[in-house]
Amino acid sequence: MRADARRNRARLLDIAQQVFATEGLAVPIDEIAKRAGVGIGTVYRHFPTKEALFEAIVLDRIQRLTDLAANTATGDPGEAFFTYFRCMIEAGSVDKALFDTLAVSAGVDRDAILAASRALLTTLGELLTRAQAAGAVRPDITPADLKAIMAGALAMERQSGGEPGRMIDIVCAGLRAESEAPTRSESGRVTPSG
Amino acid sequence: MRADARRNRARLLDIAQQVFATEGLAVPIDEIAKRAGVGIGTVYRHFPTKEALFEAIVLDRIQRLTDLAANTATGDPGEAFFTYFRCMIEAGSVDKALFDTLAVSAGVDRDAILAASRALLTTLGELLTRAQAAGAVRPDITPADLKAIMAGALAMERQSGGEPGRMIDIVCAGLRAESEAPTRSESGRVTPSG
Amino acid sequence: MRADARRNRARLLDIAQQVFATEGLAVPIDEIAKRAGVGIGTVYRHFPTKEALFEAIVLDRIQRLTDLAANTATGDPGEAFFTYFRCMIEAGSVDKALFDTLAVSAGVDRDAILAASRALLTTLGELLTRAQAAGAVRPDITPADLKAIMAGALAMERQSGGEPGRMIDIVCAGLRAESEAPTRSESGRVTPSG
Amino acid sequence: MRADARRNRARLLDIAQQVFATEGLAVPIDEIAKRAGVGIGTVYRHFPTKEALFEAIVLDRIQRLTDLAANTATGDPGEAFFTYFRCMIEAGSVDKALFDTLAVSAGVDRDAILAASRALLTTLGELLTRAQAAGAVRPDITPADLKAIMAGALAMERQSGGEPGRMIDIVCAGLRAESEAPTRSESGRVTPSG
DNA sequence: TATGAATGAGTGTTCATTCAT
DNA sequence: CATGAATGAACACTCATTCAT
Repeated sequence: MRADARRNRARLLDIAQQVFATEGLAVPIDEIAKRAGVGIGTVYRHFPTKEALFEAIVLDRIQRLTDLAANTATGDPGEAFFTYFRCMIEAGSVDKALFDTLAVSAGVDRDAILAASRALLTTLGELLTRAQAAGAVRPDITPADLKAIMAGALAMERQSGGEPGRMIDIVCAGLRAESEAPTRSESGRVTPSG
Repeated sequence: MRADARRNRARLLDIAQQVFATEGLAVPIDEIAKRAGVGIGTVYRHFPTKEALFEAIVLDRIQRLTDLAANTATGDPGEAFFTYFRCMIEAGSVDKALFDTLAVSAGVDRDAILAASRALLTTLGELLTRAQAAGAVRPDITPADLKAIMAGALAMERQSGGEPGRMIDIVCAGLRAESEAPTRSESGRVTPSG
Repeated sequence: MRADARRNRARLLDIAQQVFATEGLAVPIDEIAKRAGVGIGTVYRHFPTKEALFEAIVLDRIQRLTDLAANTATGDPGEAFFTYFRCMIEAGSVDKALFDTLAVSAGVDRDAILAASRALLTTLGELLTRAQAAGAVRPDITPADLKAIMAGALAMERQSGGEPGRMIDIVCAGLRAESEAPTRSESGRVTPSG
Repeated sequence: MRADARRNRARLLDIAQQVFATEGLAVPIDEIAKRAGVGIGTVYRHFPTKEALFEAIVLDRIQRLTDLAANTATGDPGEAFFTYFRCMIEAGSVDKALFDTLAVSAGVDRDAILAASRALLTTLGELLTRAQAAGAVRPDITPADLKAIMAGALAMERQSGGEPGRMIDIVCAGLRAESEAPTRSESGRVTPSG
């Protein structure tokens, strides 16, 4: 691949990343091309469809997060887990596209992303298991829960206009806490269709 | 209003509710009309724009939730708060449209919805304050935090494929817990743009 | 026909007349119905299509003008013709719908209108012939020209923001004038497509 | 701009010119595109809205006429004015769109068109003033009257099925004539609403 | 290889007309 | 008879994608 082609590809990923993160997936490809200073054709040379571009972005993000997870090694297993959890949420909370991916558009089924996603959750699951072994996280949480928990924490941070991190604190507290017999009401449900 | 018109309007709200909740806002109006068994024109007779239809749905949901909140009266303030919190999340977790409203498309600015939203949060805020006075909820949570917390809990429930309510438990535990000095790392951040 | 039905029909003609005259033919039937204070169905009971409503209006106008022409009897033939010509243009110049009919939408082909139109032009033609016999109008004008001349005078009056009647004066002067050998250029044409 | 793009744009202007001139502004954009042999999108690439397309046509026409006016230089001021007047009307009389603009849809308010229109009337006004100074046109006509007079002459020519130019003769004669005290009747008016 | 012109299916919305109440 | 709810063809416009230059 020629040097300028590689540069274009990187620049496109970068710009599209920002634009999608800020304004969501509805932004037209023409806009991405214009902001990146290239022609529409160039976008399609590097990414065969708009979805492919978006998936490339997501893949990139997931891989960064995985790398971070792998490198998060502290003496204390609990601290390792919570530190990493915090970093991920803080990273995602300013990124509408990543958020959409994790929390909303559960419809991205590309193999590469699924594999990367699994790898991320595996790594994260190890941090979790070790933290649980050390008694820092309540034992009934499973690695499979992590995706949902992350999505929720992300949503909290995005919604919260207040100081960053406060919402994460609440979730972390919930993860740490002893599992009590919850107050559960089976009556008075609201059914969605009324 | 004529009987059939009222029937059509109700049916449209219902169908659109389901369709938007399941497949998101991208579904064409034609599709809504077809599934409701009416012509396109009928949709537009009742709701002047697609956005108006969506807003009518949201308004309907918020008002139901507010009614529920007002009627949630138990002896124990903590139980009242948590019971209601649970109900709301469970109601919303099967509703993509409501979720979108609360969590994602923060862009619905119509007065009626803002007013209804404020009313809901006011009612909920009262439940919260009483629960805090009774020592059932950690004191540093403010009524303004509730929206974000709800959005997060909703996201968790939506993502979680497991037994309903487990994710809510985690959040509730986090709300109950003593606020500890959190494990906070200022290093090792992941910046969104890499 | 019941009294209220007759009243509704008359009222509809009146309102539609005004609305079309003021705002042109693009106004929806719903609007006409609303302004007339009746339901849409009532409009369609009296006039089977929108075009039929419009044609009824035009017919009404043409007949009024014909009646006026028939009653315009003065001693002097020239005065009779010019007086009537003036009246017609002044009437039409404040009526966008009539103007559209005569000047623009030459596409109204209904028999009743054609007949009425012919009758009007016949009557007018007689005034013209008599005026020409009296030497008050140049002899090369034919009754068939009258429609075009009227349309032109109407257009002038509509466009002219100035004092009413001045444009009519110019046309009348042109009708009175001796036909001179006109200054005619066969070169320097502008072709429409450039 | 690429060669094929320029060709397409020119062809579109040409076709739309003809179609609008023949059938009026109600023709759908799809039809224009089909007749021009291009896709709908191509129309919108060159003209962002239907109105913009129409305005481009009108602008084109006005500029042609202005160029013609500027180049109309004859020794005799009266001949210059009448020659040009004739040319303009003959050009416009086969053009429904231009006619609509000048005579009917006075609602085109775009700056470019207003400016071009003013330029045209200025040039024409100079021809008029010179012709009046030479005694070839009656003195009470003002440059501001010209638009209405042109619109009227256009309407006459459009309506007249006979030999081209006869209607123009009448108007020219009216412009030339001494202003006499007109035969004026203040009685016997026809009011528009009957 | 990069460009951006061309394409056309798809979408929200309007409005003349029909018909159940 | 009057009403206005229902209908759906028609239209302006968008945007992902292809392909000539």
